[in-house]
Amino acid sequence: MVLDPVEAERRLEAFKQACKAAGEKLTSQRLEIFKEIAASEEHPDAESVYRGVRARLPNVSLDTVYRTLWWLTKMGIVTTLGPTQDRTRFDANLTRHHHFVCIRCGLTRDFYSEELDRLVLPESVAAIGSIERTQVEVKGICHACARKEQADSRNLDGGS
Amino acid sequence: MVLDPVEAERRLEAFKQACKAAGEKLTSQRLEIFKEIAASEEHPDAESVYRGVRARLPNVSLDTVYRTLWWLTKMGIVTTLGPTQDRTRFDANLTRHHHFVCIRCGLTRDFYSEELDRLVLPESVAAIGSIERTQVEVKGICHACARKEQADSRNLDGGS
DNA sequence: GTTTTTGCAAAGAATTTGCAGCTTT
DNA sequence: AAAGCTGCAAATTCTTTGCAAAAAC
Repeated sequence: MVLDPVEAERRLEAFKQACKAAGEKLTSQRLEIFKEIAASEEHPDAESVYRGVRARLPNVSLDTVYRTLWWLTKMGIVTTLGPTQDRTRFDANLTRHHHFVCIRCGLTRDFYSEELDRLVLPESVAAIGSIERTQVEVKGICHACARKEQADSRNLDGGS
Repeated sequence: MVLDPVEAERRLEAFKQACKAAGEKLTSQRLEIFKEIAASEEHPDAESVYRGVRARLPNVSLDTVYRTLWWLTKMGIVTTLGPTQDRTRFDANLTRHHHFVCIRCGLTRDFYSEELDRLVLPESVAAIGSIERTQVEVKGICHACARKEQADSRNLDGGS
């Protein structure tokens, strides 16, 4: 699926701004890697990005792709799909439920809501495929991680 | 988080029934591995399950845990969190959107809905942590995979 | 008894890291 | 020029697989 060029350009500009604002270096690799994901709605994995970028930068290495992808994630410019950045996790809760996922530590907690169980999906979804189940995924920061970050920032301030 | 013992027992029975119905063997390893995930709402990864099961079956091997976990998934008794069972995927779509994920091939397609953008979460969520963003995750089978499965089952029928 | 599953160990993927040289600011 | 990034290759980490022994039906 190809993206609207205007939107793609907008994303690219936002990216450059973000780099400058954060004082991060803007290399050709970073630019191409970003363009590769920004120009698509396919949510590629590292390997696919690598293949795509190689077409224009034949010398990029896979590790640079990995490093850049995580760097982009840290910058808040891309996100990862799913709850964690690593291992597969399993769910034996067969009753209807929804997930809260901590974007720091990966903690995943179920929550329940009859209202959310009754969501009505737009018709465009049926055009993609048959629907098996639907759930709401809330990403945020759990209390434990929030406390830890507050403590850390106090330490950096030097207790002013 | 510990689960209500009554619910845990109910899950256990459903599991045994499912095994019998499918003509699958019920080994002590499978039982303990299932109990390990069913008794928790923590959505553990393979390594955690392994550690937990070892307390009661000191000889289980990690590979059995992996095999059993995927077997349970195939049986429809557990699910995996996130879109795919493998690599991390990245998302550069910063505009508000939702996901359709094909449980067969992993295809992930964005879709949009102003109504879903305005979801009201239950208050219980705020008790878990601060909310960063919310999106709906629809799991189903994409048209391409549906076609393929239909073709496969026709072949098995022997063209009756 | 037969068929399947398990455990072991080794293989295979996916992802990360150390270090010297090159690019960006 | 200084600092930070990249590429290479090697190291880790996570997950899967082949095969003989063991367990379930």
